[in-house]
Amino acid sequence: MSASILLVDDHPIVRAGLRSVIEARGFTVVGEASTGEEAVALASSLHPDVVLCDLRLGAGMDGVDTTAQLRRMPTPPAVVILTTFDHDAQIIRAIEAGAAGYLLKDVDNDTIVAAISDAAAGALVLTPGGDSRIIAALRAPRVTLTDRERDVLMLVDEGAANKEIASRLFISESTVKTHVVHLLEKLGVASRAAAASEARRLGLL
Amino acid sequence: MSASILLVDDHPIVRAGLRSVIEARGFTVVGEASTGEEAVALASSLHPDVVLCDLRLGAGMDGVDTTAQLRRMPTPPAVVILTTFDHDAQIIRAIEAGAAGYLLKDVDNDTIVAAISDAAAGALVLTPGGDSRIIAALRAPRVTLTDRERDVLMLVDEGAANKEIASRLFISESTVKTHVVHLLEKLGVASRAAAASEARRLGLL
DNA sequence: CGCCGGATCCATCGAAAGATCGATATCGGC
DNA sequence: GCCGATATCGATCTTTCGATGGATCCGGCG
Repeated sequence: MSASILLVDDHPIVRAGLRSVIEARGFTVVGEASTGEEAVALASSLHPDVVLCDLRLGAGMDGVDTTAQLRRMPTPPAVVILTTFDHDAQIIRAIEAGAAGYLLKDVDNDTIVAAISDAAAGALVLTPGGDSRIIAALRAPRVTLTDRERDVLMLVDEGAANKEIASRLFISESTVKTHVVHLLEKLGVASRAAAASEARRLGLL
Repeated sequence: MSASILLVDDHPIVRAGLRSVIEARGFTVVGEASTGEEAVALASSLHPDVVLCDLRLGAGMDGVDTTAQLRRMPTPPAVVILTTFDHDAQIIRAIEAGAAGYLLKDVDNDTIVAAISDAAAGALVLTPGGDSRIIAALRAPRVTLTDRERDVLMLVDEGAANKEIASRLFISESTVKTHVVHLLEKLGVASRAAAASEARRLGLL
């Protein structure tokens, strides 16, 4: 059973690579899209069995939004997310949005094809060794910052000292320190330098 | 004149895409490498006319290092850098290391092929609209970090304390402080937290 | 109502960071 | 050989961080 596939990636080269690899294995690529909007439009007319979708799609809708819309269709395709970065927090959101799984772009070509077969059959797809990371991420207490903590975080990222943050937010330096401590706890880091880095990694900035 | 080409990218899919696009236009791909080390080894035995090299290559040598080594060969190939991020500071370093130019990965397939022709003919290659960015980058007060400063910067970004950085780099805490001071001066910031943020903004991390 | 958990606020104090002096050693180029 | 850039190390001093403990306010909830 040869599944029909729609490719979604903002890089023409990547689409060409996926197409050549997939078609060499006897699958059928029914279309290509470079944006999320285009992907949704094409999917509703082409009715692919599987959509291979990059997580980051330049401007406009990202892979998560695209997945959500695709899964709301009458006969939704299986969506497999492609991504370069393993630690991307968005992966979790994509799974929650209904993705059948995700693949790292540095995996072997055969793994990609195998993943398409699995996804077409309705199975969950995970990059080798990725399942444990998903579980860890789902288990990890979600990082939710209060409004005030977010205010402080942005200024910390600018490199502002506690005293400066205090005057800009019209609170005392002591209060700033408390917020910073809470930020460090929530982000699981030990210093403000790491906090800025970690927050960026988690997509909080 | 069909140029011989060596592909260097840590993602098999990208290599497959480049190969299919390039071979469809009558050029010859003589080899593929997934790391910089592999690229240098293959280039010295295959003597390609053009090397298409990704700027970021996972662990080990990056595109800049690889370019430098390739250009030191007896009959050096023309090196064209591929990159996802336009604002990447490394692009400048790659050009300095002897790259014939760079291409953004989101360019059209025809542009890639045209770039290969140009590079094989010894011409400078730039992504559309990229020349002005190069000029701007060269004109802007350059932030060039030494190797050691880069080492320290990476650990600062992790949130490591000076003492920890010292033990991990096998130097004294005093030396670490010296490097940190230089980093703050070069990056034009006042704290290590801001240094990490600024370095990321400039594409130095 | 009373209690509790959260968000926000504040004070104190030891540890770390950053500024400011200093110094020696190496390496490449003029 | 001299000079500039880099890398290394040391000492002192002031400022800032981060940890800890405690305070207030406020919106549920039994």
